[in-house]
Amino acid sequence: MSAPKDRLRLWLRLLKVVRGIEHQVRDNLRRDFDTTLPRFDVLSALSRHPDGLKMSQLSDVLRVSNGNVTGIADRLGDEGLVERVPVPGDRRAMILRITSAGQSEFARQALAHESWINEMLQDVTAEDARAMAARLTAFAAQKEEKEIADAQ
Amino acid sequence: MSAPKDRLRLWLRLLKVVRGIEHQVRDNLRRDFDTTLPRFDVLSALSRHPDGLKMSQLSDVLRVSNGNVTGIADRLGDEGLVERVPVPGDRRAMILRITSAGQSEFARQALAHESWINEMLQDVTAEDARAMAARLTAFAAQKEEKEIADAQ
DNA sequence: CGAATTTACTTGAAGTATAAAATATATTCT
DNA sequence: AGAATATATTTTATACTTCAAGTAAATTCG
Repeated sequence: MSAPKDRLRLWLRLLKVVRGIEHQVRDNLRRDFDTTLPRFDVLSALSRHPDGLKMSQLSDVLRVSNGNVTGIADRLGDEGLVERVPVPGDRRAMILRITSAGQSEFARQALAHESWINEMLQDVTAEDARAMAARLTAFAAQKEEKEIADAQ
Repeated sequence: MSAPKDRLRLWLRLLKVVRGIEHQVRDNLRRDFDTTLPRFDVLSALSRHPDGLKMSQLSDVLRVSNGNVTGIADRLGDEGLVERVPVPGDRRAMILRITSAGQSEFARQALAHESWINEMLQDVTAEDARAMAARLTAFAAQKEEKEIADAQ
């Protein structure tokens, strides 16, 4: 069997497994917290940056479009989970910051999320998990090196 | 480090890598074929079933909702890449079938797709690819066993 | 046979996604 | 300072996604 076919097969497997888990996470988020994965992702990113992120930084981090972030921030804002803060010295920009209500809501969600993942991956031993994560990290690092090289 | 944290870390890595590749595939499909991943997925499924699939079978295979398939089939149909065929003996059902135009269009797309994946995964050796794919297959198989057990 | 239920698909509403255009503000350069 | 350019965000148009409701047809069962 040729290497290209082996790589394609790996990719299709990866996609299938990841989509399956993702699907389950979406269902659980809806069922237990009446929320969605994109909203969870935004709260997750903001909780790691308590001073907030500019809209454009957030769309960079999440790798989604600017317009997309606008809509999600609007709805999370309506629910008081995030707030827009003007940037002193730049009236174009807005910083999106998680509120304390958002933090406590996200804390609950993150705890449940970790346990869902732990259950779904319970047949992966801690050692295997570390090994695979390391391999993926190496892969991602190689990719970034290439991107930097391409940009020059 | 605890096993749950290791598993969470693995999941976040997996998600990041898969999303990155998926993103690239979407961009390439748009740039080179003016199409989208869901449309590609539909053509792919139909090309593996030349006699066609009922709408409900297709949404099962792709694991998306019924309503979703309706819209994609409509648009692919407008472009002559697929066609709806009535099912003799069941006037509720419709079979969606790839047309010959659809087949030749998909052949071009699939060829490009395979080479994109091969390039993106070029640092994964054929042996590694086979090993990881086998591990993922085992994991998916375990999951299915559980689902069957749960259903009983 | 006929009513109730199930099945197959479409439609509609709300959210999410992109790219591209529009708006507003900053920065750069002469 | 003023014009051109760049940056930050929102808006718009289109597509994809789900769930829930609706329509039509088939099946089950009294």
